[in-house]
Amino acid sequence: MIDPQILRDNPQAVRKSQEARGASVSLVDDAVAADSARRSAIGEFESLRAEQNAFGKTVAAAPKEEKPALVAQAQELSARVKAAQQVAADAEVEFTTIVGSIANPIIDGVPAGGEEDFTLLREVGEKATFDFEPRDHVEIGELLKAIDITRGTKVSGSRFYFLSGIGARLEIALMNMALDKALAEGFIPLITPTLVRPEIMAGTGFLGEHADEIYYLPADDLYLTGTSEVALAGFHSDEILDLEKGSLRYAGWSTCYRREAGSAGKDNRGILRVHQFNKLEMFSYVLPEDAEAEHERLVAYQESMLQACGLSYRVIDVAAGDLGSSAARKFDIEAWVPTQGAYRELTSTSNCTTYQARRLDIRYRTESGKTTPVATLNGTLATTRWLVAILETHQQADGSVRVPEALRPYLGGLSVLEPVR
RNA sequence: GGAGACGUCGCAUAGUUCGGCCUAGUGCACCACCCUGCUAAGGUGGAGAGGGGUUUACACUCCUCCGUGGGUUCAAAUCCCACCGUCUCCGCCA
Repeated sequence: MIDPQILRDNPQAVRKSQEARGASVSLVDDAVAADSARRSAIGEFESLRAEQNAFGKTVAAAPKEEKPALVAQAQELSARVKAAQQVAADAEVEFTTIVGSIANPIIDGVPAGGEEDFTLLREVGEKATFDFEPRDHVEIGELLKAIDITRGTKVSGSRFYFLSGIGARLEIALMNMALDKALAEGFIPLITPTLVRPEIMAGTGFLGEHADEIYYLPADDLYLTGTSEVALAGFHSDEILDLEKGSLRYAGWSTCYRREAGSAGKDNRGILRVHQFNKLEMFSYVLPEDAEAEHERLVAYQESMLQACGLSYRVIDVAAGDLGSSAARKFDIEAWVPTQGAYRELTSTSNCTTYQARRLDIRYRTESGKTTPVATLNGTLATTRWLVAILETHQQADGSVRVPEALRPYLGGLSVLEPVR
């Protein structure tokens, strides 16, 4: 939900943002109209209601013999109040619907356009080269008996897998390394629910454009989350936070579930795109004026993790049309995947400014004591998908895989993953 | 899954019998000032959330909110219905 105030003060800024996203510009004018319609309807209703309240006291205080006549008048008044209330309620719904469908105004500097129009911010690390024919992660996973896709498919269908042996250990090691990183930076660890109520799912903005990506359990009216961001954002919903002692930062670990409905045929091989994976997610609640600095901080943490894993990557400023409706800016980090000869997304971090918080009703107190929405940001610190880049980047001719130094302590000191015969 | 009890403005509670002086009282905690005088007590005042109007702002004013959503009524914290949640007991249990 955008700030209704900027609709009144600066609708042009919202129009520009909608245009950069390739979204509807006329929606902004509809919203402005709906806002003024709503406000005049509210005024109408409230003055009638005030009249009714005052009249009610007269009725209550009147002597018995005068009551019937007064009640008759009150009935007439009541009918008018009811009608005005209905008009106001309808106007409110209309306003909320229109305003709710306007995306978060992008931050200056975000490139306009779609998926291909991102801005490349930097490329870091050397792309791995091999003096042998490199194997892809599926093949390596089989040699190491680390990834069992055949059995995953047998048990649960396509896009499912087992991590086994060293594969399972590697994922836990990665998650632990990420958790230690988060702890060192002052994040509070949380293990979050992965089933959430509809209002939380809607509040985080996932029921909009991502609706068909989400698993839903009709018998219980619950949604399976595709990221712990949902629970982390819902964690403080309907609360007034104390940010005087600093930002609130959480590191949420959870399994994530995605239907991948729109991606049939895409990334079919391996574990690059799956229905279920694990993720450690950072989530920050900060003062609105600190949001952009926090965003830079989250990217820095992500980069330090990728560097610790010895990966080559690039950081991109995602184009407006490729942002979710809640994000005002998003940085993706894509790691180089040798056998694909391409960069693939390993992390994503979004600055949702006050958009998400306004919808979830998460506020703080300003110096004057007024409440106003906080800013929220989220970003990946590690996911199962990283195994793809790690295995492929550090593979050796004999099928073994060198373990990045930073990861070794989490694997009992193991420095090389050897094929299992 | 079954039965019962309950849900009030930070916390604790009054109010629900029998709808209308509830514009929701009180205590604790909180803030300002006063008095006292020394890690305290007392006094006075202030202080919830959301939204309109009017304001540069302060202030003022109106409406809404008693778990949520409906309903009955001229009028609902109070009556009715549904839902959500908490607690107690029973049942079941990876």
